[in-house]
Amino acid sequence: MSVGVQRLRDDPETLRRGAADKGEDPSIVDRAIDLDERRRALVAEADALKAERNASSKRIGEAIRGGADPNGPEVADLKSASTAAGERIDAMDTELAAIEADLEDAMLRIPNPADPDVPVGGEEANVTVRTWGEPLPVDGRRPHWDLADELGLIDLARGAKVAGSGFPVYVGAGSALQRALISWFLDTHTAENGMTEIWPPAVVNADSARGTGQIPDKEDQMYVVTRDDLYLVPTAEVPVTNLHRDEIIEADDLPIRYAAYSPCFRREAGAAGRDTRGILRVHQFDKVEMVSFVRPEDSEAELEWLTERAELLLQRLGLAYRVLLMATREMGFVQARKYDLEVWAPGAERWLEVSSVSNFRDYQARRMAIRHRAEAGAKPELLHTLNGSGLALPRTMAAIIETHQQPDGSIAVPEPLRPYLGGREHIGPPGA
RNA sequence: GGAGGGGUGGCAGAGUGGACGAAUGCAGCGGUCUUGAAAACCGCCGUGGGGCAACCCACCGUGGGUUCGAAUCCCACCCCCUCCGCCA
Repeated sequence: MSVGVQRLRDDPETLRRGAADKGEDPSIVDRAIDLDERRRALVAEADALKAERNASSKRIGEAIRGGADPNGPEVADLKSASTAAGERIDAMDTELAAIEADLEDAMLRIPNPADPDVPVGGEEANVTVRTWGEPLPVDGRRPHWDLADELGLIDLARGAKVAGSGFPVYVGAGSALQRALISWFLDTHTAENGMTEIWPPAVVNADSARGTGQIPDKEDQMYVVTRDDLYLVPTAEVPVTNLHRDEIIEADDLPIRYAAYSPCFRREAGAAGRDTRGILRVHQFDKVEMVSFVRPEDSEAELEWLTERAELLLQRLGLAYRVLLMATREMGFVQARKYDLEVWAPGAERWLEVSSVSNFRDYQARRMAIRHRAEAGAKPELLHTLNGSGLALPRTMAAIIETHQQPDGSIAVPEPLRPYLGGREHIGPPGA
């Protein structure tokens, strides 16, 4: 399940092209088609045998109730027919189970095709949809790793000692700034955007990890607690979207919108070098995530709305940013359409991704069996899920530090955060 | 961690080997009645899979087992509740 066997049968070409566009092997589609056909043939055969066995069992019951000796020859004959069918059924069920396991695995490896208007290609094909604010010139501006160290906001060395490289320690005003950002984000999402606040578990089980598509596709990116068979969450998307796994939601209750803070754990295997300076790429970071469950016809509008909710936060923080429509090979396995919000960091001299807003259409919903009734009494149908960061903390913090740095080495606190910092308008300068 | 109780349709809740895919109630849908609504009454009403269809198959927490036949008996695991222990 993921793209659904119905679509596999009806429109395999879109699935093949979708896989190829995302840089995946399209032959998985044909493997799935083959398994589906074999499965159907076997199911038909096994079901016929089961019907036969059910009928004989029923006859045995009737015979005994009708006065036949349960241990007599008449009943023994009936039993042997049923037993013989049972043996063949067992053999077929074993084969069927193997084929179904293979089919499920193949289906899980077929990516969600991108929407038709998504540009095909890699990074070079991304489209800048819009920009906001003036990217500050880089001259004289210092990178956040210098400033944060000098102001005592972030202690990377001790984080490395205590846990490892990529586990930053936030200190003093640095820690307070984290709290301020989280609180302000959540307050905005609840009071202004009407979302329900969620504080989710930081670990999930395998069913949940599979539901949102972390496994089998991105298993290497997650920290696994093997002793208890749990996964540290790479984003609140995983526990929050799984909140409604295996549920049928009444249409009147849609849309459901959540805002959730969680720590995020990512192994970032293979990542190293220039992009990892300071807190640009770390193993543990904090993020507020927005998650929506909507009627299928509403998901396109919801994607735009969520993107705007994230943009508004950046605007109020006074950070210049751009919105990118991500190309097929940049968007990952499960998304149908994705916008990235990149904020300008004048000290690090680059654009930093601080939010990723995605429409999964029915792909995650199918994996998780999240359905809704379009109207009372109607058949349950899959709904659409979406999510977007609002926002990820470390890079937002880096951009704040670099954008709002003052000539004296202090940092001006953006206006919306001041109430959360006891009215403070500046952090630093050192010795002040 | 230990002892006991329990997990059944959207919800509540019966069902201890064959007539049970499952009583009953509530909710929902359609209808009668009514100016309209309510009440009352009648009918329908789980999910998934296979098949053009008739129809068939599977599912009573999960996975095994016993049996001709399992919601029902046996085993393991998971989850919930109560009590005890431990503990931020």
